[in-house]
Amino acid sequence: MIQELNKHYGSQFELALIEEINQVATFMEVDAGEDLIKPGQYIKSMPLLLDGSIKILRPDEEGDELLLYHLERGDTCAMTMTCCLGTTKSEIHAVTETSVKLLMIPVGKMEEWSRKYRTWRNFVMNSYHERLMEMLESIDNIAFNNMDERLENYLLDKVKILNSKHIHITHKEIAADLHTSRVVISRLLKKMENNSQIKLHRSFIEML
Amino acid sequence: MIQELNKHYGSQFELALIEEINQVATFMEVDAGEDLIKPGQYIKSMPLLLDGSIKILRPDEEGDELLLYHLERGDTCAMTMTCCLGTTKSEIHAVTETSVKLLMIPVGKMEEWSRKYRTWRNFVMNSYHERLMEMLESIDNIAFNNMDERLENYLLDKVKILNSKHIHITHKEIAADLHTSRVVISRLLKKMENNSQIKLHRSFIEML
DNA sequence: TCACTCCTGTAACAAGGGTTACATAAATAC
DNA sequence: GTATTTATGTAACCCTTGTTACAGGAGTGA
Repeated sequence: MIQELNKHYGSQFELALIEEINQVATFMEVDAGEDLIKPGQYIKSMPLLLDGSIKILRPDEEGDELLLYHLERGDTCAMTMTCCLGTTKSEIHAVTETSVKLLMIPVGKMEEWSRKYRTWRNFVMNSYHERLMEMLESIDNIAFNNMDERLENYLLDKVKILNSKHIHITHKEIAADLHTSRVVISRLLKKMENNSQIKLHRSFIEML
Repeated sequence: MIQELNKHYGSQFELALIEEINQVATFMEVDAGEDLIKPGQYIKSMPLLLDGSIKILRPDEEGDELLLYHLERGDTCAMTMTCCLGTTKSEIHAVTETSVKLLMIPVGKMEEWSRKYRTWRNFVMNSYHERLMEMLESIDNIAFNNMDERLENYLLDKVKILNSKHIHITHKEIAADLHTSRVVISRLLKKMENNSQIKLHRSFIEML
């Protein structure tokens, strides 16, 4: 675990902090497609993402959802941080997009490390900032783009996360993430195929 | 100034911090409708809002904007905080909604106070958390609500901020904040009037 | 093999919201 | 006063998106 820690955080955390993390953190490995945090759940520890990708979804009143952004290696969940501190319920839904490796930090350490380590304070601040920026991007996408542009961005994002031009996903799943209907997605994907941007197969999409 | 400080922050900041703020902060009073931060601008000091209301807007590529949320007394601008630290350009546009009183804190003090004062750390964390929550609310509104609901929420928000049922605003200004067209707003407002929710006048709206 | 479920394609239609155009009335400038 | 600008009301139209319905193909299980 200490190697993983050094690999992803060694450059930004001082040695003493790395050692403290190593002592108190719990290592976890989770398969793709698992729930990490459900909306309404109370949160008891804070995750540091070592490897893989997590998608953060916002539920509406009817139980449908909207994809907000992805967490990648080296990220942490800003929502979780204050939910931890304030013992409020989670406002979001976190699902593993790939298999992930993560460290769980006990809540109590957060304040202590904020006092002791400048690098930890910077890390927390940067995390908040990055999350705010991703929320802004998300708002841009929803408010300023049509569904065809949103779909295109979505697919490009998938390529980056999965590091492959073959995306194994159904139209229905895409529709759920973009908070629209399956028919709309099928229609737009067909248009992209006619436009030679992609090739459609059963349950997977090939980016060209 | 020290009275204002104590009034709004006395309960959450320790005395020594209040005194430090009093020593280094610059007091400012700004009229309604003024630009505080323009998109792309570099930010050199961090605002603490003592009184009044500030609206935070997100620009699109064409120069149109979308209202994200309001800052009220006791708030600070989370965007600004990290823009200060990271010396990045502002991603947002801040405009005074009413006349405001604010304190400008030199950037350099932020890190120092984060080290020294637990209450300051909590304040900064809470600010980030509140801003994330307001962004979420904003996303809910844009993604899950139709324009008529968004308009209704907008008007209710105005009532709260202005503390009056008489809203002095034109349809064009509302359209700009909601990133839609004047005709759409006029149409929906007329529907609300027929529905006895509001009464329309030239350049102002009466909530019933 | 047969039944069933899941995934995709497509048509037809409805609704929301954006656009253009024009008319009228109130405010302002001269 | 008149001319001009600004705010509003409204009609007609179109495009995007959402909805319903149905068909056929692919996979799965008995």
